Order: sequence, then C-alpha cells, then structure tokens
Amino acid sequence: MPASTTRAPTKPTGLDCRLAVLGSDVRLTPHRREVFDVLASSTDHPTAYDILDRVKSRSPHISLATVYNCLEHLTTHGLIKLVHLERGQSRYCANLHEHVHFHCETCGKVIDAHPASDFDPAKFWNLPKGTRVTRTDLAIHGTCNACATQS
Amino acid sequence: MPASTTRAPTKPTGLDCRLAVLGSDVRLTPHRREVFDVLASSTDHPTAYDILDRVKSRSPHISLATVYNCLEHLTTHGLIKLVHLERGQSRYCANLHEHVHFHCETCGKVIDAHPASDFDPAKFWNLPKGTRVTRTDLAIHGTCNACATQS
DNA sequence: CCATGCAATTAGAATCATTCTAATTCTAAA
DNA sequence: TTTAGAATTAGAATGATTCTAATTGCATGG
Repeated sequence: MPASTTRAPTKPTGLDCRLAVLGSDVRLTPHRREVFDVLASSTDHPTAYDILDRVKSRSPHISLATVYNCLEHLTTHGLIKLVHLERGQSRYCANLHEHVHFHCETCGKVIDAHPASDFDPAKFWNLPKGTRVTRTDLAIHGTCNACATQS
Repeated sequence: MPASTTRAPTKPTGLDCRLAVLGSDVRLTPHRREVFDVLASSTDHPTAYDILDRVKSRSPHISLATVYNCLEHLTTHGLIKLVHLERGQSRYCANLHEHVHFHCETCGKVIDAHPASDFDPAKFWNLPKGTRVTRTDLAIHGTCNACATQS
C-alpha cells in the first residue's frame, strides 16, 4: 500500500485543540481516540469496564488490557484524570477544569462540582517549606438530593 | 477462672475519653484496643500490613483478618480514618482533627497538614441544592522538601 | 456451676481490579 | 522490503481485601 493513502499514521496528527494546547507528543491511535471520545462524552465518571463496554460498540475486538493501556497513556499525558473515590474500581474523568468530585454514598453517582471562585487548596494548609505540589484531589462524600428526598 | 479476675469484659469499659465523647457503644476488645493504640502512636499512616506487624509484637497470634475486622470496626465507629491516596494498600489514620494528607510521590511518605484557619470545603463548591455532605477527603500530591532537595 | 448464645477471632479460600507477560500485528522509516 | 519500535491482544499473575466456615471466649440465665 503506497504511503500516500489515508492509513492512520503513528506520528501526531489529527490532534484536537486540547492536544495542541498541551504541546506534547501525544499519539492518538484509533483506540486511544475512541477511549478518549467515550470519556469526553460521558459525565458519569465511568470505570475501565464501563469504558470497555462503550468502546466495544465501535471496536468489538478491543480488549480490557488495551483499555487500561489507553487510559494509562491518556492519564500520563494529562488528557484525562484518574479518580479514586473508594477502594475498588477507579473512575476516569475528561473534565480538566478545576473541580472536585461529589460522591453520593447511596446511589454511587459522581457529579462534578466547580468552584464558586478561584480556589487554591495549597494556600489553606500549613505545608512544610520546600514542598512542591503537583496535584490535589478533593472528594466530597454524602447524599445527593435525589437520594436524600427519597427516604 | 473466676469471674472476679481481670478478665476483659465485652461490655463497654475502660473506654478512653474519645469514646466517651462520641457517646457510642464502641466495644474495645483487647485486639481492637491494640490496633487503635498502634495507630494512635503512629504518624506514618500505616497500612493494614504495617499494623499487623506492629501489633504482632504484643499479640503474636493475631491474624490479618482480625486486623481488617478491627480497622473496619474502628472506622465505622469514627475512631480512625481510612485514607485512599493511591490504588493499592489503603492507609489508616487516628488523627481526627480537620486536616489533609500530603503525599510525597517520590518517597511515598504521608504527612498531615492542618488548616491555617477554619476551612469548610463545602462552601467553596457549587454543590446542588439538597446535597448532604458527610465527609470530605482532600489529598495533596507532590514532592516533600527532603526529596526535592536531593535531586 | 453449667448450658446457651452471641460476638470475636481465626485460617484459608475466594474475589476482583489491575498489572504483567509473551506473542502478534501494525506502521513508518531505512 | 526489511527492520524496529510501538500498539494490541489474551490470558496468567498479582495483591489487597473480603468472605466463609469453624472455633473460641465470655456473660447471662437457669
């Protein structure tokens, strides 16, 4: 097959704006793109298995290992976030805006909550001198309105 | 053995002040007491295996299952906190004061950071009306001073 | 003082998410 | 067209935690 066809290249190409902004060398293979697209169009913080299910409709032969590989790649390149709310399955999130996760302990739903104003958690805590902060994870647990009104 | 000896009773007794404050019916069996004491005298946020090791010096026959049972009991009764920083082993903490965990991604150490002033995270986020908050977990990840100056 | 029942404890098996391994496929460059 | 490196795959391995079933210990009631 000649090199002039539309065969998907491995080098960065067809990157969306977010990739361009990051200026990194993220290579989006078809599977990685699908995993990312699934995540970007989800608001429910799916687990690896959830993502596998959703990607399968487009790529029936994708394996769980590949989903994990893709998630790992996307996470280390900063395109998605890994969320640990409880032990058990991790969840993933494509919302890169500053936000926290509210976790309903009754129905298990996770919703993003965005700050009312700029918020720098590091300023609020007496961290020792010389500490370098690379990332913060704030999870708020409780009962969502739907569950609270049901009981 | 007659009932008048110092045999440990199952009913609440010998409870420390924290238990009294909570006003709950926490029964501290010898093992639970030991697990709690180990944790209360630790500042390094030990894992279940760490705790097993430390308790073993006093109770050589204690099992991992019992340690997990004790931790579960102490956690559900609010005497200790369960901390999930990463996937893998959970960590436990007997510091019930409002604080966050700083996790050094180089050496893995976890240090408590206490707020410079009163801090209510729920106030900073636009949570939907009716949401009930029961607990918040804030983890800050980065590099501690020792690790930062080494490289 | 013994019988009863419940909670605590135990060892080991089971579970389950994730990671690892080794083999295969794909793509791009030489 | 060969080669090398990365991606992908299935399935095995890992490792933390939970479950199961059996045992022990203790306190109460007869």
